[in-house]
Amino acid sequence: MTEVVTRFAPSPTGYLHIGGARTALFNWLFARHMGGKYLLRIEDTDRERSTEEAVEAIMKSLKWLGLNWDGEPVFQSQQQSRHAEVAHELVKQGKAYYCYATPEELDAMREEQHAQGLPIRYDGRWRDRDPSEAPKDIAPVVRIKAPSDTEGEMVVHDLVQGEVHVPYSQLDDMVLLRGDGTPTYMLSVVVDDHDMGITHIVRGDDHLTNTFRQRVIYDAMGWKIPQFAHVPMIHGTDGSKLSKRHGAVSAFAYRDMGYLPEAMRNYLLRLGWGHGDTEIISTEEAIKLFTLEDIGRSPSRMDFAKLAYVNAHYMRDSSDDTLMELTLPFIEEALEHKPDETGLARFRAGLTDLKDRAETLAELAHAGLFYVRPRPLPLDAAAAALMDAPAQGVIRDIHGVLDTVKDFSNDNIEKALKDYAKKKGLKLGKVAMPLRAALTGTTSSPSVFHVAEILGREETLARLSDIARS
RNA sequence: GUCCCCUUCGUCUAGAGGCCUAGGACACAUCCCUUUCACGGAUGCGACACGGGUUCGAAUCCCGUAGGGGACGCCA
Repeated sequence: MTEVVTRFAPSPTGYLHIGGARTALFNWLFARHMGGKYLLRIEDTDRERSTEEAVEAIMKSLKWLGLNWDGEPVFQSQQQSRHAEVAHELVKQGKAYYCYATPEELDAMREEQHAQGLPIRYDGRWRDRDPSEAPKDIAPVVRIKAPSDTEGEMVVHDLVQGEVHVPYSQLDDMVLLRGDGTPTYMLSVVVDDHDMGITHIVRGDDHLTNTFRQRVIYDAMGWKIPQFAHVPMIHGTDGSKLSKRHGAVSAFAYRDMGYLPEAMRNYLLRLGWGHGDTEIISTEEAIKLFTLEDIGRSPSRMDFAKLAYVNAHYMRDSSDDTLMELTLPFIEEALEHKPDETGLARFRAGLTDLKDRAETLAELAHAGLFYVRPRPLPLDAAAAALMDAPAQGVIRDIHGVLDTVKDFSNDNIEKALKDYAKKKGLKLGKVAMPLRAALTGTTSSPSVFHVAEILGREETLARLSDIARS
């Protein structure tokens, strides 16, 4: 058995789309599962729309997702002479021919077919004409001869879609080489996949019908046909094709919102692929379990709530050190300046409590922002509303109480405040909430006792004083 | 217009003729835990697109219908 080789082949006309990310993931997982190779090919033959920035963005996105490719990326534009060579070889063998029809002529032909309700196909008008009839002033294209047996059908065994049959009558003599001698996409893909030794083509199912056209080229060249797996596309929450109005489409958007690559991998894997009831699947596990046959055949919709849930899982799963490093940029962004060392140390100390109340790194940064914010802390609306006269009194009282706590630890602080509440006949909430407001500026946070411990006596008392004065 | 693909809870899915009064997860609701918010635990809500067959028996097989998606370029 030969080694499995897969490829991801984006055209660099923009950022990496989330659907593309999943296609890349499936290619990567399958190659890793089979102990094979996963290659990257940049399909930049459209010189008008391809940009250097897009190439950069796609590569950076793939790296962020941890989908590193084997070897050097192949740039399709650099293989053009090889593609042309194949086309000329086919002409020589009589399997392709020159067509002198003008674009205007073809437009007219299609219009006519449309009007008559016929399939829109090139009618082969130059297929059997003698070259001597060729007009001198037209640069011809090269067309491949589709099967002339119009009765039969072509069958493709797709690992995801199963057996797909298409009547030969649906195929026409497609263009291999343009008038200017450059290869078309259909030709380039087939030649590159062959030359790169691709054994399994895993791509979006918008290419399913292209497969039949590409088969004609494989057959003409006598090349071995690779295995195909056409994976359904990802749709937006409303079931229509995913677009900008659905929110995040680019892989970078997810990075910037604070999603973890491992969470993206898990979520994207489960979107359209299942393994029993298992939901949380680590990348190592996924490599062991992944099969192309288990990819679903129906398109899936993005579910941001589930992504958030999966992300929350992986955040809790991360070590505090890793998480701190990942969260730092989000803290800086939320704070709008660099936090000081003390604040950062406090944030780090509070991370264990913080991390199970955030679903993204951005939320995590916000949840712990009170650790790094300089005094005096602004109160949010709910916290301000809570600061009524009795609460103000509690603040003044507990300033005194906490001042006398010798070892400023969670347990001692808790005991002191519980004693105070009991003495005053107050429910603990009546004491803890004002304290929380003073220390965090909000009405929700991890244990206030622990927050106080992390802030330390001096900072805790200072924040209480800030409130008492206002 | 022609051809191809798809259709199980709101969403992602399990399900390969009897294990299905259809399972899990997210979301939602209620309760428990609790100093708040979360986390965690428990319970609930909720689907085989529709219509015909085949069969003792169908979510699973067959045929239609409807709806959705895709392809039909000298774009990729």
